[in-house]
Amino acid sequence: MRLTTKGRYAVTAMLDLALHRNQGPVSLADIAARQSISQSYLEQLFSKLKKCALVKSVRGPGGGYELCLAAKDIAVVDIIDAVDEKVDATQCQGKGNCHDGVVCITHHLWSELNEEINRFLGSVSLETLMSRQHKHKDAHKNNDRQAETLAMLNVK
Amino acid sequence: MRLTTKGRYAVTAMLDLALHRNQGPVSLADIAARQSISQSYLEQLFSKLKKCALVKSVRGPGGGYELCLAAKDIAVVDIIDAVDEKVDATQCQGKGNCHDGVVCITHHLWSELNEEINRFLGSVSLETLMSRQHKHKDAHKNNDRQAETLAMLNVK
DNA sequence: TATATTCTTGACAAAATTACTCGGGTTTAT
DNA sequence: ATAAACCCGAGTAATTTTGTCAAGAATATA
Repeated sequence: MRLTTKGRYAVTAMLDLALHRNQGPVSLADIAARQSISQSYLEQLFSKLKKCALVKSVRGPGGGYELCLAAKDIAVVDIIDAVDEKVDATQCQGKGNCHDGVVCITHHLWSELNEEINRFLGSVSLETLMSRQHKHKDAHKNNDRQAETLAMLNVK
Repeated sequence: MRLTTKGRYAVTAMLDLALHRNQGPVSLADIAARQSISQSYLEQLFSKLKKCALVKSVRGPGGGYELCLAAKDIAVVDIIDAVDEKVDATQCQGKGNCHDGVVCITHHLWSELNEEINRFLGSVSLETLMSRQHKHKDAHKNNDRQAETLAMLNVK
């Protein structure tokens, strides 16, 4: 899992999908317009989301994408994992950095951080985000703090 | 804060410093050799660590770097913040993505994730890592899981 | 059937970032 | 004086991100 704009775009698009699911299939053109994301870029993302069975597609006029599962059954971590493909990290194995144990300890640190992030992002579903969206409507505050957040996570 | 190799290098180097602090100043050449990190790259990192008053330098032969504080008073988050300078994120402000509230909700999500990560990395000090290092000595297991962790965090 | 809409796919490219290298300097113990 | 070490800024190669572009396939509708 990586934390980049790609993942943010994917979560935003999936949330858009969830919020408009009563209107039938949602086209990428609509999402692109509403969320200010390049449609071609969305196509790439949804190709991966479809491969991971998070969305299904309907072709032809009036078509678009729909969620495969209920909003409460799709966690944020699932979305991010789907678009940010995992790579094989060959830190300890290939280069043999763990010769004196020191590096391995920092690895353990990152491992725990990994678990923390997964636990948190696994605890938030699309439904969670939807209910918050309702609750916080017309409450556009704390933007500064949110901006700092994005900077922190290298999300542009 | 960003989570990249730079931060991992910095934490590893600082831990190396802490583990050898009884030998007087530790030279970057030593750290570079022990941890397999480019010395020139370490120079850049330590320049920032010094600016943030995490380490102090001793010039001349026999010189090197020392921790400014006790190992228990240096948290991992301090180290990562020191080397990965914050940028001004202009997500909500400049582009006006928050027009319909949807994007703002995902921002709130990232904000909470931010807090989770900060809380965790703030709870781990160099002393914590040192004691674990001692505890786990000669127990080089779970490398697979650790490798996956690094991949997740985009740490190469 | 013709047409427009929409998904599908792959190749390519610009931009940004990371992870360094390099070449000099300055300080200081011996 | 010399060498060991920190100091500093410019440049650069590699990688990743973030797209663009073009062509094609499926399908609802007229």
